[in-house]
Amino acid sequence: MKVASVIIDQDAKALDREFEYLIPDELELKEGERVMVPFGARVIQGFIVEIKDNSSFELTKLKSILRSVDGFPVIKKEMLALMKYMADKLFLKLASILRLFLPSEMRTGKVKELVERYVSLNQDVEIPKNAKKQAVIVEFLKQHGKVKFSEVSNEFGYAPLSALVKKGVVSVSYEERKRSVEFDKISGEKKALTPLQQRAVDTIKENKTYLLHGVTGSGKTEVYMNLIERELKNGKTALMLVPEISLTPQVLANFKARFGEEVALIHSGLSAGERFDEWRRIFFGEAKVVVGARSAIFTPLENLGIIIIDEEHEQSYISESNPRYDTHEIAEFRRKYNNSILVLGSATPSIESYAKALDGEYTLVEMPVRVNGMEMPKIVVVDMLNELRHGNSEIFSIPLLAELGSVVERKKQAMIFINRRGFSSFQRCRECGYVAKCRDCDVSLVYHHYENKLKCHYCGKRYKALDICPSCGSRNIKQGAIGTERVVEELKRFFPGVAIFRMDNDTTSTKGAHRSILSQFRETKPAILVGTQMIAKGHDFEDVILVGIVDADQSLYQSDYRSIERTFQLITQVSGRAGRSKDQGKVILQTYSPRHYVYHYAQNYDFKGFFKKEANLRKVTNFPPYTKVLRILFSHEDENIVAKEIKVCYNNVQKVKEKFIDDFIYLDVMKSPLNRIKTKYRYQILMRFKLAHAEEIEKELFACVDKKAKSSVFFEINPQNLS
DNA sequence: AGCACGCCGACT
DNA sequence: GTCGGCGTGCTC
Repeated sequence: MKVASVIIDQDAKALDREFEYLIPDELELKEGERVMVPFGARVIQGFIVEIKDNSSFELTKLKSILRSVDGFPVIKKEMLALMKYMADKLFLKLASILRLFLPSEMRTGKVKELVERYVSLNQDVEIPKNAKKQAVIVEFLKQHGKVKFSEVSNEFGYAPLSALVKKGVVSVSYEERKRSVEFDKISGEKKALTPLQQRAVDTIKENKTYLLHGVTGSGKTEVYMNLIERELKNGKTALMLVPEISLTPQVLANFKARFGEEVALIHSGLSAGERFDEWRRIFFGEAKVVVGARSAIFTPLENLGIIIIDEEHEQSYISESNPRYDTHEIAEFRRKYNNSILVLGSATPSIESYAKALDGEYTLVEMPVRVNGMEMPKIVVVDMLNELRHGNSEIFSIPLLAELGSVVERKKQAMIFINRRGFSSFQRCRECGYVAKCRDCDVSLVYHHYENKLKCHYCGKRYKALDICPSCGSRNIKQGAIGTERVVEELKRFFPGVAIFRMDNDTTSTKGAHRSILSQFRETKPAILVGTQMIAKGHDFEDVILVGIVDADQSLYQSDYRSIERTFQLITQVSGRAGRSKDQGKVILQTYSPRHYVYHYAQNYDFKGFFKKEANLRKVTNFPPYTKVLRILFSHEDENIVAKEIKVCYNNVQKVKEKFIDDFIYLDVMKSPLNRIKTKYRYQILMRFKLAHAEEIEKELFACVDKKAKSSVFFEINPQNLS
């Protein structure tokens, strides 16, 4: 009898291994199949990851698999290999990896295929003379063939129809209906490629990784479309990833228009049922092009010809919540497995990717010119300290107000970018310095003016806004740094009567809100759109001639080695929004550190200069991409347990450090800056080491964690933030 | 994760 | 005496 290695579908450390089962002779099971197995006292779901002839376990103690869930392997061979790769490299639980490969709807079993009932004529027999309605139905079916059950029963009545079914005159069949995904209808006309675009398309053809560095407006999307088209012609499939934030209706419509039914769209706006249907269309090979956000990298496309990661520098490609993974790494695996092409595209590549391109690990393809030949908008850097010295303590500088005034006068549009939602960052007592904090998380609460509530941005809990300081009783409460809401309020004061729209996490949480804000803005002139990151992406508004960046420094002074890089990317991207009109656009960038080099390079749109400077800084200060930063995070409700357990781990890590003493640059253990999130205490081991033996070191680090530890343990390589 | 087993306190 | 608290340990 055959033996199957099964991974139990439970996200628990103790179960994170293979369990063996006998395959009964009457069951024909394959690797990758979902099965029900007896486990302890219950019956639960698992995945067959391997089928073998013998067992490492006592044969007499093996239980038998009960049944298959789907009747076919839902996890394809490539994904099984990917699972092993991820488990090996990323310190993730096997079950949590497998869950990434299936739409969550399949696990909960809540969403089923939409099945519709049809009726058709089975045998032509004599209908009794008194059954007039039955005769009508028979006649109707004679003419129309197969018709929906509901249609017939609504038209002619349920009773006569079911009588016919009972007699066997009419037969019933079930057919599955796919929920159709809604999209804007536009024409899919192909634009002629510029010589530069054509050159890019011709260059990108091998089983390699290409970094496509094209300035904003250089027409990267058209290049992607042509590449995809070529792969389809060769009988291959294509996967294109886009940051969630730029999966706008327009982008989706573009792809639908170009590739029609062959394209499947995966984005957060889909309902559970829609997502499930799209997944199945991909699984069974009906969809040949997939456009989606990060998680779409796991879609089971076969015969993959090309993978495209647009805006490759976006941090959203690195999953921050569990399971943590970097999309680039997964894409690299799939590229090699499928012998396909991988394209990373960006106007502002990440330092890491660009360094790889210069090293020859990636092939660099450049598109340095805009399609329409227009110049990038002029960026004016305004020194806010100077404003202060001249008696202006407002949020807006004199130049920004003047430009806004001119926009209003000319009935044009402006965008104001501010990287923080809410009204202000926090409320603080001016007398005693008290700041309201979340009871479950170790963070200050953010004041939301509209609801007049304090919100925790980590766990979402709401609290009453402060009017009296709970610590000293003073009524002198002050707002901290400003957010989108506050900017809107201020703008209303300066420009009464002018339409002002706000777009951030709070105003776009309902389905379709995103789209409706944008279309309202598009139709209103003059108008000002205030927003977070969300407005920085791919919206082309002809009449936007001004972009204001209220506090550019906000992303600059985060204690994170990537904050400067992020600031550069953000400025370049936001500025691109003012560059779509016929008049040259303008960008007003407000900062308290106008002499910082990031502003100098951003102002001149000098990516290469910036890269050189920044890469050099990383090299001399020993930061990625020239080293690796690794954090091991422990969390548990009981602070004593976390502290004790991380100590044990830290002692082991120190032995690894001694072994690789020349590689280690830094190692320490500490409370996390956010010591408590959602009632759990957090401690971390932080380290930095050279790349030479990185893989060996990581392997040994995995072994430092006691499998029996009660705390949740996370490994993060080059984490985006260390809070 | 979830369930059984087991070893102590407070009850009909 | 027993019912049930949840700490500990196991699940092929």
